[in-house]
Amino acid sequence: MNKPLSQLDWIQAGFRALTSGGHTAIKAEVIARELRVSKGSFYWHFDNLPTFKNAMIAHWVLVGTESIMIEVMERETDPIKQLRLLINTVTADINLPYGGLLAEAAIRDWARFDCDVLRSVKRVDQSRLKYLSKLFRQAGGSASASRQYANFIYGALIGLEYLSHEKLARLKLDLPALLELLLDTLKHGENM
Amino acid sequence: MNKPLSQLDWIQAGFRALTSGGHTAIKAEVIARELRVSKGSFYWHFDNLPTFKNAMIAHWVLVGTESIMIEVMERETDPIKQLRLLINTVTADINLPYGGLLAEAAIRDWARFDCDVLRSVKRVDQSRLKYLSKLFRQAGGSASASRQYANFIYGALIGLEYLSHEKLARLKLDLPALLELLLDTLKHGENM
DNA sequence: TCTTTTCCATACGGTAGCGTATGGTGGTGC
DNA sequence: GCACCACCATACGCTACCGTATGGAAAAGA
Repeated sequence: MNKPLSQLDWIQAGFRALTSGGHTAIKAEVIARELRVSKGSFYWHFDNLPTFKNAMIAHWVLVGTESIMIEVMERETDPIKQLRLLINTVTADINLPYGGLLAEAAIRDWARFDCDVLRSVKRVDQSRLKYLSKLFRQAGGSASASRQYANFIYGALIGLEYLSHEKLARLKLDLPALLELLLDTLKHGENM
Repeated sequence: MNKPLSQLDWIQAGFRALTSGGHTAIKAEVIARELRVSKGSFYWHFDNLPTFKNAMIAHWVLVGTESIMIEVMERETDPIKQLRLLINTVTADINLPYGGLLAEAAIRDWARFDCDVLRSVKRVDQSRLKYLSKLFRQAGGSASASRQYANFIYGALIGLEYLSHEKLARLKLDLPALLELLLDTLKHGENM
């Protein structure tokens, strides 16, 4: 007999289904087949599908939000270096299971049709934008410019992911370039 | 008896379903209910669902791509003014049925799970990026910078839409600001 | 008026997935 | 060795949707 499955095993399988088929692909019987078990197992670990989806989102909020920011803050102190490290880390980890942008895009789309998910995504976005904005502020930007630059960077990050499809190479090039452009503008005292 | 439905009626109803429920909400019986007819009507106008979806995409490519670019080119000749008009038009028409970004986001997500849709979206993206790039080039940018700035603007446009959710006001503010920033950078001779 | 065509309703069989009920099996405490 | 519990299989009824087959009404042609 194989090892018994845990809730986390199901959640990870749920993310595989999400990234490969969208949020409508999160189905008990389908995931059960992928895990080589019957759906009896699913309904033992979770009450129903909504409960399972909530668990997925809660897990993503925990893992996908804090981890990168904390790592960056621990490794660098200078705000500009933090910005560069952040961009590099994000563009490098682009196709990770649920740290990467594959799941990000799927979740973001999921949020358009599920209010609970939308709430969580908003919290995550606000948290990330606040952090980005803080870094620009520490790098010498005004309050409004910092907020705006954070929007540019974060917006371009999300947008380019949707555009790039499979040519992710361009994203790795463009996003750091945008960051340098914004930092230059900051240094030259425009838009303050 | 009411007026008989046309294929276009069905396609428009299809876009309403798409924007409100995602591409998996494009279902014959559901759309038929929304149109107060039976699905017998659907299967008279279209062979099956894939055929119907192809018709939707073909219609979007035709309407959602060419129309804005042509209008902008007709109303302005100066490249910088074209850029400004383009950004303003796009940010203004944001929640139109299938000129706006509501359907754009849904289609872009749809493309992640349907190769045919992906092909069409890529064509549209390339067409738009090429046009944007040409405008930056005419405004004095180098080939590489122009391509990159087009990516910034277009990426931020798509990305901010996904971020802004219902607060679209900020998008209207931020995107023109990014354009001016890029134009300034162009004028100062950086990144050339 | 009679036929043809257009457009839609109704009824059917088939599949996929949800949630439940119930039974089975391997390990664990005692 | 036995009861118990964690974990999973199986079987069932239910709903939503697909695609087809067939019939019917309404308008248009001739």
